[in-house]
Amino acid sequence: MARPDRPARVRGTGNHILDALPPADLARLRPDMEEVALVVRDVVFDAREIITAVHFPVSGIVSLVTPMEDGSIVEVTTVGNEGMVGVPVFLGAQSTTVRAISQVSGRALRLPVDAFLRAIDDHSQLRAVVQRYTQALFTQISQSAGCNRLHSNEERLARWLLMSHDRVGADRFPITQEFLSQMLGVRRATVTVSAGILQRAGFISYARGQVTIVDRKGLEGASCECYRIMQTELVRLLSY
Amino acid sequence: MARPDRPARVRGTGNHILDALPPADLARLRPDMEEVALVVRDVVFDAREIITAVHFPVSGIVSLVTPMEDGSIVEVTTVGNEGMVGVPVFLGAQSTTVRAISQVSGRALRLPVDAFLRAIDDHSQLRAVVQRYTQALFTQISQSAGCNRLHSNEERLARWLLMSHDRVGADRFPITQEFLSQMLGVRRATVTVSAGILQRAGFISYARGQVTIVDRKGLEGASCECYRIMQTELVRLLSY
DNA sequence: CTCCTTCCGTACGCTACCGTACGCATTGGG
DNA sequence: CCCAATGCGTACGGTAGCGTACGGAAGGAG
Repeated sequence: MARPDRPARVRGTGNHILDALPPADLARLRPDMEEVALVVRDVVFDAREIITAVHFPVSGIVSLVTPMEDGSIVEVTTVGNEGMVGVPVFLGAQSTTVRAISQVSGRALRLPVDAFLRAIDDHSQLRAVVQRYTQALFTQISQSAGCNRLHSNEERLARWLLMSHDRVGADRFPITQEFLSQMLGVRRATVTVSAGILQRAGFISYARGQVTIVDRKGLEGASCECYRIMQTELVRLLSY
Repeated sequence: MARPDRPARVRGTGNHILDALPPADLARLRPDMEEVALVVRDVVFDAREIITAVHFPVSGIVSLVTPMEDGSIVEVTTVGNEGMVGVPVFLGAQSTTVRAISQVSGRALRLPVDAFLRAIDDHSQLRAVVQRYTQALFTQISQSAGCNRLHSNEERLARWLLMSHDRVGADRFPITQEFLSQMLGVRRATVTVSAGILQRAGFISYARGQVTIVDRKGLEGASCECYRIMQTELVRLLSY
């Protein structure tokens, strides 16, 4: 299972959803969009908070997490430049129960909700693509739900690293074990142990908040099937 | 957190989505719909299989589960007469990675995919309601993903019983511990232990595949917050 | 250069749940 | 009426990950 090719950006925004639009449609959206920076730990929207804009990442990673009453959180899926942050708006909701938090710093195109909803009405192509991305998100979250229950910490860590690798498009990216532990819903110390195993196996190297993917194939072998399933379904649904 | 009132059916099908439609819209759908029985263990649709019809349950429970390569499964959410089985079709997909399996026998109205898609195009009200149900499903699955990771077997069992209680509309319903163990992603013996605790606490009684909800309030106290969150969000989104 | 913060490695007792297995009670079919 | 199948209770050793804690190394700020 190879990671999706990352074609040279001959044109476009860098976000796969936007770049799937006819150039004329995209041009009409442009005036309403603003490019913003998403700095690590930024909360794009919080649970039960009115969502004012949707975001199309062009770089970096945003995590969708379920916050619990005791303050703990668990990631349900990640969004990179393949997707969109704010799908609940597409489904007619003003808020949701999940939090969207920037996990790896990057940039995104911000589109206010009213402009987005108008665009959805006007551009059938955009509607179709977002619809299929929504379905991909469904797959990812459903698979996560099972994965969280059945698979070991080490497998899930490998999966997380692979998904992030796909989305950041670089072999080295910043992520602390403390953050990772929150995403995976385990102790920080457990991440240290699992990451140590992957590191000693020669798949990754870890140092002071920077992880480097050394042997991607090896990492794929260490991951559970869930990575492959999510990735395959994403490519299948978004092969515009 | 009271369970939603179950108003006497003065009219309608018994399925909340269909009954939220203007009578004229529903009347036009009727010729295309067929009432079918869903017997326990029936697979309504399987992972990676073309979905040929959507189903609107009027009684019984359908579970959406994520099947893993080793044959194990985990429930990601349940669907009763508040919802619809086949949301991926609404999102433009022909298949998905989850399996829909009947968990408590009942009846459903079956609508072929092409008729459903036509209806979605023609009836904006149906589109709006299904859209919001889709959002509710999102909430449920996301919450499940976190719950599966963070909460104890006993809490999750209580949550499952409460959700099912809401959907079957009866204090007593059939469910074996073997099935429950698959839904919760644990051993059958673990279910026995947890169910035993709930039983000795006087919240439920269990005998040969029949569970009886004895003390609903007590069960709510034994459940994690996830039941309340899912239920609140469902009511909020579907309070037509 | 020093101090303080961040980040990571490790350790230890503990708990929940696992895999497996056995036995018993109830139920339905021949 | 008997037997097989189904469903549940229980037991026991094993283990993954927990809560907590301590220490050390790297880096940034003054």
